[in-house]
Amino acid sequence: MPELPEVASFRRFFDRHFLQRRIASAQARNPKIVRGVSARELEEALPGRSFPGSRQHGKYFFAQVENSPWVVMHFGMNGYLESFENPEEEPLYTRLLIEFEDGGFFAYVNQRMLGWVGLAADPDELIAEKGLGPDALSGNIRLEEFREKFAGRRGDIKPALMDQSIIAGIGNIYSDEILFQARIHPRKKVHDLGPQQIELIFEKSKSVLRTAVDRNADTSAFPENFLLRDRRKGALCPVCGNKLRTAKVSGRTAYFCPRCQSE
DNA sequence: CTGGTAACCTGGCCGC
DNA sequence: TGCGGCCAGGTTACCA
Repeated sequence: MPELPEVASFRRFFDRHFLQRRIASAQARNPKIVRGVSARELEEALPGRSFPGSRQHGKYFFAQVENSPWVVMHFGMNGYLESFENPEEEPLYTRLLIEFEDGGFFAYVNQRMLGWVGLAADPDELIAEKGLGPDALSGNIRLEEFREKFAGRRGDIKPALMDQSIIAGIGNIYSDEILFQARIHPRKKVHDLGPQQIELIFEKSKSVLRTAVDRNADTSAFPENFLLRDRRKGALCPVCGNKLRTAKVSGRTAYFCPRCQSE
């Protein structure tokens, strides 16, 4: 689930529920979820402090901590955040549990353990270390830069869109929507794209993600002409009614409309 | 350098 | 009902 729009909704959720509440304790329910620092280090960095703010960069989320490094979270394939009031409500697969002095709880939940949490003195430093490109919605990306990053690429357009070092935040799902809205086949070679097509992809990247963020990543609230409203085997194209098809593109399953996105 | 692949984990689902 | 095999929205080490 967690690509840029989902992480944006997690951030919204985090800000609404957890800002300014004093932390009583933190516990890594599964220490393996903690990366870069020891579980103990993370647990000891939080008690007595609160979260004054938060940040997002692509698929990464940062929770600011008073007088302490930020808590970094990556959600992997299926992580999410939860808020609850009673211990018995703790979600299955809670990996990081935080209790506040008011008695409420924060949970970072991640069934498959593909995500991780850690500490970062400076989010920008971590972003640089990971080699992430500009956040897809930050407004910092320029068309020229986008073009340059694509120039000289040999492969298909879909994995290029998902390359976090070019633009951060687009994954398998939203790359399908962007290419569908741009009417471009996922296997189209980057070097076969004309300047207008590159520009179209650039614009659609922003508009698709903006729309998804505005609707809180709730696919049922997406516009009628969005593929993501019904992205599954056997579904029909929301524009022309053709049956959607799938293709393996660099190891991932791409959904597309063979008529709207001819090869 | 580039791009493709397998591995990391833990389930859910489908078909036999 | 049971079980094997495949698939899942991410990242990354490794190989060609």
